[in-house]
Amino acid sequence: MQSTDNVPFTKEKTMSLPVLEAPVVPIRFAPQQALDVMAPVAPMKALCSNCHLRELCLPRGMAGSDVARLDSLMFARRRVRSAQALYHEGERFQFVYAVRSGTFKSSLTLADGREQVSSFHIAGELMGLDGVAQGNHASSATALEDAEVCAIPYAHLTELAAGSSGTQHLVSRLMSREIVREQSLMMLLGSMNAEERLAAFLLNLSQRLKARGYSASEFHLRMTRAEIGSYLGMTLETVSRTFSAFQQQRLLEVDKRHIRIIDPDALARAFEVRVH
Amino acid sequence: MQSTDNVPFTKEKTMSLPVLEAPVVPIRFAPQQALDVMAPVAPMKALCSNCHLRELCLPRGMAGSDVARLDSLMFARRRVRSAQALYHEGERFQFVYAVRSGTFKSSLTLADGREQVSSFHIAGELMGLDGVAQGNHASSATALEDAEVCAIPYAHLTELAAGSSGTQHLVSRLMSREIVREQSLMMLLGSMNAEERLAAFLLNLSQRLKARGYSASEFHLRMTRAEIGSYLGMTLETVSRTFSAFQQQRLLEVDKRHIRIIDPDALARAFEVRVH
DNA sequence: CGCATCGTTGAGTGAGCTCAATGCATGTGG
DNA sequence: CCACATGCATTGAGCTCACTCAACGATGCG
Repeated sequence: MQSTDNVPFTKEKTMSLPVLEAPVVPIRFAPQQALDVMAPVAPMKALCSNCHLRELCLPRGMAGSDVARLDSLMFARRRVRSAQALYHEGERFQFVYAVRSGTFKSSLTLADGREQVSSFHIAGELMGLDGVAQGNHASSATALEDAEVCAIPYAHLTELAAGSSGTQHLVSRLMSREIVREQSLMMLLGSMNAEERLAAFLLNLSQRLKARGYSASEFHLRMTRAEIGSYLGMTLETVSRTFSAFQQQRLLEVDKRHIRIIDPDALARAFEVRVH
Repeated sequence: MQSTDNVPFTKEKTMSLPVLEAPVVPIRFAPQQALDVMAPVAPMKALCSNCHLRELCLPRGMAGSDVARLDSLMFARRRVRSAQALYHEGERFQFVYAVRSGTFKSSLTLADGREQVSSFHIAGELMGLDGVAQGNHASSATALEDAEVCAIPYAHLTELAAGSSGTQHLVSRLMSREIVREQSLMMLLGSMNAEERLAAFLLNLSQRLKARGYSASEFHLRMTRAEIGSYLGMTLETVSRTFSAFQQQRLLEVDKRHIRIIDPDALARAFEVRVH
């Protein structure tokens, strides 16, 4: 495993060590590598104002003047390889990350070593806000495919918020949204059966993909059955069986990780009814 | 038994409403009512700086100057009767509430009308932060016994935060803490069995009570078996049976809602081990 | 007193777990 | 290029934990 260089580093990068990023090299496969070499990985800063994700991501609903301020922070971009961790549970919290491309999972390690997945993140979504509480990340974030993020120095964000009530509210709202999101997941875990859980998961993912311009009815799962199961509180076998059941009911077409939703309404009914 | 009064109450006694506390009596019925009528429910403002909960509540870890600023806001205090709602799911979000005394549950109503409890709150804990996201409360808060809260106008809090990075960080940290708390609950719901869940619940409650100066080993539950079950993702019958099982294993003594933890270590092992 | 709420306990059942075998795809080393 | 190992997904068989349904006692309230 030469996961050598990668992860556990980088947080410094603000401005100091662009060097570190240059020879991003290996990690797993060839194809992306080639691209990597070509890319001018030097500074690699991103501007929110002309980012294609601006309507979904951090600047969502911000006034133009506030977005301009965000721009002034020039968030560093960072590549993350499939299976590579962006940050680890317990690591010092410095950055909040916005997903530019790719998919991540957030997870905790239980006392017995098993992994508990607490969320999946796709483009335009934020990760790391759970680190604010303790100053350390409460969970790890791992890329499920090659990905790219904006690293947002939390200290800069709060500085900016101090001078702009718009930004301040935004940060608060983002955190609150996270609380609400987790509440609904708790509801799911506390009171739904396997079919309802998987249906809820698929429809949620479908909507998020749709909001990003992808097909709501056909997509490729980035996560394994075990990861889905961990997230939904069931075993990978039950996930697999439930996929098969949905296919037999003609709600889905499933081919490994490729999913086509045939009957979204029936799928929605699967957990909306919830009577008995 | 009649372990009636004991533990769970009393915290108030500071200076404010000795009235309320004098006849520490029961908890549910008539007597308290009478008191209410007598109480001058008019202004009833509270100062954080000399609140006996200041080390646990909002001002926790704040600089003295910031606490002084909090004082200037003079939060209104509000009484809430047992079974009465402090706010309802969907209601416009204006206040964050700090529990002064008593116990609350936060809950959501599911599509089929059943209730899902998402948390319990005791003295010094904050409620309502989930309303920031949408501007409406995402859950309802209901008193499980006669209680008193400080109503903290969220708008004032953010104003104050705008001028004080200490306050700003505090609010952020509080919200983040909520995120972390819910993550661990998700872990619980996603990967623990009935005994582990109940053990985790009891130990958590025990610690929170201890932090407030109450006995960690003996306390009175304010919630029904059904509410515990909803919170922990199991039926009330299973909660009841699990209590009985713990009693047979000599980990607890249970008399209805009165709990005595006999063997906290064994109880902790019940879910810390978690190795299959 | 009668009704409602709460808690306990029993009996039976079933959803989802564990364990296990198999297939497929991909990567690796001889 | 083949042999083999590894990771992921599917499916079956059997079991068990927690659920449902039900009866019952205790407590408190109108």
